[in-house]
Amino acid sequence: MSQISKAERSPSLRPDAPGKPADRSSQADQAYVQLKQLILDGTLPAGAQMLELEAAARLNMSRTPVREAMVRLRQEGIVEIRPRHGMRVLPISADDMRDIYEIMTALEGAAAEAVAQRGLSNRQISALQAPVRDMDKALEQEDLQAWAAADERFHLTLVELSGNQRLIQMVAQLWDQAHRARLLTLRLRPTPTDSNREHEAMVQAIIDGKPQEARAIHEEHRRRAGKMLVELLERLGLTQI
Amino acid sequence: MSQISKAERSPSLRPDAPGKPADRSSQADQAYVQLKQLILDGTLPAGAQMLELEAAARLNMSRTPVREAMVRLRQEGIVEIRPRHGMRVLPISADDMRDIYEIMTALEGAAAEAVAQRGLSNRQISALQAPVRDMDKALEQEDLQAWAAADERFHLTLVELSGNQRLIQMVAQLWDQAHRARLLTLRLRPTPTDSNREHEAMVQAIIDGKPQEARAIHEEHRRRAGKMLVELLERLGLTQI
DNA sequence: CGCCGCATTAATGCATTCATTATTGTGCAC
DNA sequence: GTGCACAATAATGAATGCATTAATGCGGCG
Repeated sequence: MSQISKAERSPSLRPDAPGKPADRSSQADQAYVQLKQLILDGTLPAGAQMLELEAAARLNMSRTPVREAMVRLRQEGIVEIRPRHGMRVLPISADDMRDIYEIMTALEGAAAEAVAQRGLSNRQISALQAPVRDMDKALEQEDLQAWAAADERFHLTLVELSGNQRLIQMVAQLWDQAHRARLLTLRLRPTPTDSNREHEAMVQAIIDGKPQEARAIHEEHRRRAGKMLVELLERLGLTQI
Repeated sequence: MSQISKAERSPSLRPDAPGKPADRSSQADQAYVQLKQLILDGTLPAGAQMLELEAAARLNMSRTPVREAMVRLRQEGIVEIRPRHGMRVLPISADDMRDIYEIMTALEGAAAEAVAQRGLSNRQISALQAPVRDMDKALEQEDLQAWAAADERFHLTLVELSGNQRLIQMVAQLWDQAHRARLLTLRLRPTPTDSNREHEAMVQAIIDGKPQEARAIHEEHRRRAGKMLVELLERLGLTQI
């Protein structure tokens, strides 16, 4: 019944055994990271349930840190906790995506405006342009996976350049929530050619120091992409993404 | 050393003793609500620290539910947890307020636009107008406390009318973070007469079904208020709000 | 044959215990 | 008198124990 073997249970003999280089983070943190990973990579799909004890066994720890991790995931809107059924991965509906994109549009638009207002160093401009190039390359090679990754990097970079920590956090959280739905629709949506052009135009507006324009372009970009995704999801009629 | 008396420890004899009508929520929930209360009402000011054990004793429960509550408060950005010093109430700086208002501006602006787009029932319009009237009344009576309460109600109502649950959550969280700073500046700032006029104008734009205008007015309102508060805080040079 | 009530089981919420480790305080060397 | 080594202390992170209670399954009744 005990979750871990005696040997593993005593991590005290040596602070850092050769084979285990990194044990800096708490078990609760590890549980959080690993459970989140399982959800984001689709191992735990929408609607999947996992009891505290199951998770504890799987992660080789006691219920206590697992519990803490679940509380965190709940507060991030990724799972819900139902008293006798453990945590349950929340499905994303078309309506959810509509809401998420509405917020993303507002937040990223504000970020674009702020960044254009403040201006960027050459290094920062590169950080923003690199993902755009990667997206072009990915499209040429028809590597949707790579395109999605670069797209995400572009958006997160933009937001990070705003320097607003809270905004960064919030946007990241929304990306996580929308993650599975994006993956699903990746293959079903039309090839995102205009996306890249819109990104370029937005970066240019930022470089030119035109806050209103940067914001307008980005909002339009988001609105379009959001509308497309929502309609796609509605057409599919999926409720368990 | 035991936190609670034997008698209190057995809640099983009767499910609901006459004197204790409401015990539906878990201890963890209660801990969360009460700790948050203590912070928002200023009993625990910025920088205040509280050990798990202290909180547990104060709330008459064990460390376990207290811990869970602290994790939640941390994720809400209200406290930080420092390994050997318990939780610490996060101070709000002028920079923090700048960031918070930047996000509020974007989110509430989006809410205003969405609401104006969709249109409102008469009942909903009343829900939005009532706080504006309350704010006028409060100003006449020079009751700043009441004004602030009505102001908050107005803004939260607007956001609620958007129907976007995530947006509602996020804005509420930002209000909580900014709460103490708002209270502090309430007496120091100029009388918020224009605020009320701006609110009226915004409601009118919503009623008239002018999304762009509603949003523009609201954003301008927020930007102004934010700028004023941030400058006030900077002038005061306070770092422990 | 289907439904209701009760015993059984299992999952949870919380309390408690335990080991680890940062922090504090003390005494000694300088 | 000052600073450091080290012991004592305290707080935490995690595991475990325990009581409560929802879910499940079963037997009897309609």
